[in-house]
Amino acid sequence: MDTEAKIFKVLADPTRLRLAVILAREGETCVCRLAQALGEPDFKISRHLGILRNAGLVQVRREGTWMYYQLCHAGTTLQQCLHDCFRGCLAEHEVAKEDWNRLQQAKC
Amino acid sequence: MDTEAKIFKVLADPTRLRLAVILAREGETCVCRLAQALGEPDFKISRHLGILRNAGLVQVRREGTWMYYQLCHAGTTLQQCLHDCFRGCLAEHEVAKEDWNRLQQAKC
DNA sequence: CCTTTATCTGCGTATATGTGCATATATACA
DNA sequence: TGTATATATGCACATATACGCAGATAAAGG
Repeated sequence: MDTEAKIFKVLADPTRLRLAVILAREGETCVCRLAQALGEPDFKISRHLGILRNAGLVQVRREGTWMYYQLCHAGTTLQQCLHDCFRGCLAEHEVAKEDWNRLQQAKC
Repeated sequence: MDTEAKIFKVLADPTRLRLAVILAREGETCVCRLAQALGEPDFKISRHLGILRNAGLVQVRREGTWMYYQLCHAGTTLQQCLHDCFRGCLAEHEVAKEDWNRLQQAKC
């Protein structure tokens, strides 16, 4: 059960949870837009994305200077459950809505 | 989103995850049977149950010397999602199955 | 080659977490 | 009152985590 606990641990941080919710709704997004959506410094977002990536929850694609992150395809039932959670109940959260609004207005 | 992150944090530990899965399947269970199911010392189980309780995920009822723990009713959509997770994909886990088998043979 | 923009990483610090051991509390029963 | 059983907790230790800042990459364009 260590593997599963580690997945929960990765999500046990508000910043990473907010990133996960955005990525679940928006799909591929670059770091600077994510930073604007959350209203947090780039380096903080980058570090948390690295943690999500290291855990296999997120994957990245380079395009010039930009790095585009997206959720990995849900391989396990647990991951499917969590993805539903991101798109479902967590997206309803007030903070998630604000993040979403800021994301729409964010420009690179 | 801090509240939600805290819930994930509470579940970000293999011992607590195993306890949650058992309680989701078995309902009210006393500490000594949980300890036997997980093959871990009583004081460790008790401490983790305290953390689950403190987070509002679990409630307790005293009956003589015994303390019977059970999952709290899922008040939020997130909690419902997690409960399904415990009973569904997590219960399929090899470790969870072994815990379950040991629980059946556990006597107080 | 130099500068700009986007992203990542090393470092020091403050704080939190899990664990085992010993001990404390609480209830039941002789 | 004394003992046994079931749970809980204080403590010390080792380890992990998030944060901000400064500096390092990396790619694009002049």
